[in-house]
Amino acid sequence: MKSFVTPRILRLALDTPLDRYFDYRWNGEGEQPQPGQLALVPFGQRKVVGLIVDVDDATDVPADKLKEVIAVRSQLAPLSPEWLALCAFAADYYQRPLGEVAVPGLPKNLRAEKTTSLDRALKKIRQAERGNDAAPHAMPALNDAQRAAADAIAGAHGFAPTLLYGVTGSGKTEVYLHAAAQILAQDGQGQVLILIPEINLTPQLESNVRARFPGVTVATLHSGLAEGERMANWLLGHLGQARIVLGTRLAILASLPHLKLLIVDEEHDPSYKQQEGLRYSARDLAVWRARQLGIPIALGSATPSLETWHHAQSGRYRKLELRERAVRDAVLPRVRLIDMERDKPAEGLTSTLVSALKLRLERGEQSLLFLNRRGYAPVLACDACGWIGNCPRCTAFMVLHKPEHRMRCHHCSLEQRIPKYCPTCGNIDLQPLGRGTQRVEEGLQRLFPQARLLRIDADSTRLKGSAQAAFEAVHRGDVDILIGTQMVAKGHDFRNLTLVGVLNPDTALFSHDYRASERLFAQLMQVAGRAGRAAQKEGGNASEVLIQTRYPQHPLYGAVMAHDYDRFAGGLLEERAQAGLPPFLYQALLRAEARELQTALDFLQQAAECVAHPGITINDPIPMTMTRVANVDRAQLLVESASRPALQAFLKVWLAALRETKTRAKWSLEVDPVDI
DNA sequence: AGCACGCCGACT
DNA sequence: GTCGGCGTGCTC
Repeated sequence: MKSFVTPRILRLALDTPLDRYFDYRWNGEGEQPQPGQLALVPFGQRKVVGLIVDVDDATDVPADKLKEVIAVRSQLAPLSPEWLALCAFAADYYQRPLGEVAVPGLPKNLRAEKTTSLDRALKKIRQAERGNDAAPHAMPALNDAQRAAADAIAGAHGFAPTLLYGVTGSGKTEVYLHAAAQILAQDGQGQVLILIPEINLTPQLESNVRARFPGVTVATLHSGLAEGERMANWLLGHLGQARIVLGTRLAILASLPHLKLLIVDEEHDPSYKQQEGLRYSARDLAVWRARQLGIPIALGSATPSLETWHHAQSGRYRKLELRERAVRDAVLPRVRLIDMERDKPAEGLTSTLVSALKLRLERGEQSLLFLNRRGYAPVLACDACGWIGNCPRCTAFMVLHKPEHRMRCHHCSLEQRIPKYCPTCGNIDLQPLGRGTQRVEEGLQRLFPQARLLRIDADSTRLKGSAQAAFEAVHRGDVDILIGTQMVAKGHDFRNLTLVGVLNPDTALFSHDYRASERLFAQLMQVAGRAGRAAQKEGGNASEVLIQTRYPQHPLYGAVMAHDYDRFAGGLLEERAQAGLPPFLYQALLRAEARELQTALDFLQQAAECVAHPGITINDPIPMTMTRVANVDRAQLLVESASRPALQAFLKVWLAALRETKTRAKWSLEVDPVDI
């Protein structure tokens, strides 16, 4: 009988790049530790908290190396085998050690040496008697399509991935909430996880959800939370008290023992992809998690990612469509193109757009100008000698920020004073080229001195809470014209906004990144959706979207005008199939950086040759488009395969070989890279 | 990744 | 004379 043997060896996954587990002796006092629990152990010169993955009575580690466990966090219920399996899958798929996936996702206080804050948080939760009355209050009536969608999502048995495809304003959120209500009613313990792309959108949805489910504990998880709140919310999920969890991508790794429904809102959104460290896709992990648990998952979007669209077309995902805007009489905004070759812009604005703005001001309606470029001007140049203000540390221009009186590099954050004269020829007449949001704002001040302008971008909302305040000002009607970057494109529902102007979207049309047009389309549809969300007014003031372009014939704009994502996506998928690109091909990207570009390229060349690779295409190492950032040169190597399992198998062997390579370059691997 | 040890350059 | 640069070695 196993129970006669006292297990003495705990096998831990630790947050370190070393791809192995670490064994520790356990002195055997108290309850026996189990996999899924956390333990504090000595590691090198420090003490760290790791995850127990196994309990054994023997080890290969020599006795003189084996150290003793300091403490097991026995006050915390073990993380479930399903949660461990999710982390193990992510670790395996993204080629990282388990500890690097599982441990950093836990709240910091849980990983602290002292348990005071854990104990305090646990005590507080036990004291607070939380209601779990799942009866929702004041659920607005749904239209037929919404009702059918909510029933189909919540009524599914087992793993049922669903694409909820509906234009902005078609009421996808209501569908999520009704589906969630059904799940909560069906299962007295069931939990629902709702992922959203951005922190900015959490307060809005959170108050919505809390109002709708007054007796239900709702937890939020995003990177803006203070450590204490983070811990409290995480525990609510882990202990099963939170029945609804709202969060950004990091919430996909939350411990939710009774998870019964997953929702990924705006599933195409690039922010679901983590862009540093473990570069995971929260959307992809969500689908995996739903399959593992055998529960339904809804992926919502007006402009689904091509991956999701492809799955929906092939029948792997069920597609539910919401065709109508849910607000009665609200119509889709009319999209018009302004040919900038005919209507030459002044101050970046064509006369057509200026007239449209004037009309809104007269009517007391709001307008939004969308320009995805912050700062005053992206370049400062000297006409006399051709000097251009480059960043001394990056392959990039210094961006002119006029209100701050600075030149700023958007890649390494270097700041300089604005030069008064040309550093090479002494010319005092330096020219700002191009325009960003600040310059557009300045132009508007001259054109419409009486209008109330508000600029919303990363610079104007640097202070905590200022973004929220800015959006509230727009909602209150304190703003006539809003100028913003992509920050304003998402989620916010401005009732009195009837004009959206898009200033220079053309650059994305001819980008070398084949995903640029997909992103542009999504962005245009999304920003267009900010207009005309309220019911159409008497007198027929339909909302309007004006796009200034030099390429009015481009098919992308044709599809935007027709609100025809189907046709656009169909065309793109066909191109991708022919060109052999994702989603018909699987990719991984090896990046390397070093002080000398050659060091990075040499490493990649060596990597390209070090392992046999049948069925895998290894491309040539190339310097990245923006080669130098903060005085470090970067290069990359793309590997591709038509078979995901073949790619995965190759990566496993390859990474093992790369870890043995001696190089001065710093390198990392990204599976399913998004910008190449 | 951290963190320590270790051996050569410009400063209180 | 020391503070500190980053090379290299190790983590149960």
